[in-house]
Amino acid sequence: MPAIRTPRERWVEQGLQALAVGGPDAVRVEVLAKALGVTKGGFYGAFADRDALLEAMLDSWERESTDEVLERVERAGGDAPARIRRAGALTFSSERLLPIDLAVRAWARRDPAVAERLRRVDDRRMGLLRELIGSFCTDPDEVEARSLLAFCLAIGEHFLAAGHGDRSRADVLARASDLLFDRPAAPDR
Amino acid sequence: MPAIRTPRERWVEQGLQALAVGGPDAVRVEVLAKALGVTKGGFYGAFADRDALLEAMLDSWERESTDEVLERVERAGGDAPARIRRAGALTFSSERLLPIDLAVRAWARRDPAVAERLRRVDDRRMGLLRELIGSFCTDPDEVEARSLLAFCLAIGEHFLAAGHGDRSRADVLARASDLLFDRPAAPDR
DNA sequence: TCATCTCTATACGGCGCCGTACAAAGCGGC
DNA sequence: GCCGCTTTGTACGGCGCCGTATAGAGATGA
Repeated sequence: MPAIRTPRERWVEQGLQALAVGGPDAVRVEVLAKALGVTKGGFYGAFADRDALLEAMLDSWERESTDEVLERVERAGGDAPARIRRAGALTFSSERLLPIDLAVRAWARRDPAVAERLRRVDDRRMGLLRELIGSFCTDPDEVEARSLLAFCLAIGEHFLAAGHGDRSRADVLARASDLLFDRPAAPDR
Repeated sequence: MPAIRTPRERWVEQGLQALAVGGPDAVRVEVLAKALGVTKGGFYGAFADRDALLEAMLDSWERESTDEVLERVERAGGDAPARIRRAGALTFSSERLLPIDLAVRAWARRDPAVAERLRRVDDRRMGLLRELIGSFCTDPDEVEARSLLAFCLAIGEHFLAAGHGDRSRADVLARASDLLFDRPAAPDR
């Protein structure tokens, strides 16, 4: 039984890199093969066709974005806010996960199956945000609104091209985070 | 001199529709021709090649997203907040402009020339947001943070798949907008 | 009506990619 | 060292698309 030189995970990994850079249309079997230094000969032993690779890529991304992140967070410990902040950082500061995440979001807008996967992932992340914000904000409607704002800030930031004059994007982001996370809930209005 | 059955604008318009639905990779000359009920024969009389169409599409989008919106806003009149809200509504509630806008954002992540166009457009929009929020919020750093939050909310909302339990997305959005637009600036903390 | 000029339909060559078929090559067990 | 197995390289047919060439159609003006 000879060694598998190019197992499924290598195709999946290379496919995710291509997805991150060029979107789903950039995931081409022959292009991935060239990048891996092989030909597509072995691909069709590991996958039925290109669609099977796309499915496997999404499986891998979904697992890595939820279970693995949560597992690492639990191992690291800390109180609830620290854990939740760490979960956000693992996802949205990752050189690896972030570009894939953004590509999947754009993809989901034109593929309902992708949209449903994204919904599963986002629901879990939104649950964490509610938990974090609910720890200092009592009005449930405002918790939901702040959670949405925080999530949109984390995602939308990467789709915005505007500058901020003298300020750096990082500075403005920090101030915006303060508004969402560190300020007491509003009194009745 | 025979009538031009398929002038440049028709190709541009059909291209923008394809872009909105399937991203830049879905803008195929022969596909557009079929959608227009012609063949690609006339295309290469109006455009040098496919890239020229993409350029023209971006030109059209950029003009429509800035000058035309602002012109319509000025015509409608109203006070400053009303005009600025109308500008946002024209852009982000438009059945036509919104999907194109989102597609351009995803596109800009992998094409620097598109990113620069998007930056020009976003800078103008961000300027309007600063003006609106600056009318009731005095701290310039907070104005910038709130503007970024508002912009990210308007964009990011469409890239988020999470649900909100019993609430509708529209309800949560309304509450989030209140937090950004209708609440007095925070006292010192 | 007819000539003419412009736009469009059709046909073509080329390219990149998909998926299949088969041959070649490499590793395990003997 | 050899056999048999699985994986990989190579070759192929097909498809969709790009861009070009050329012939045809349709409107305009005499």
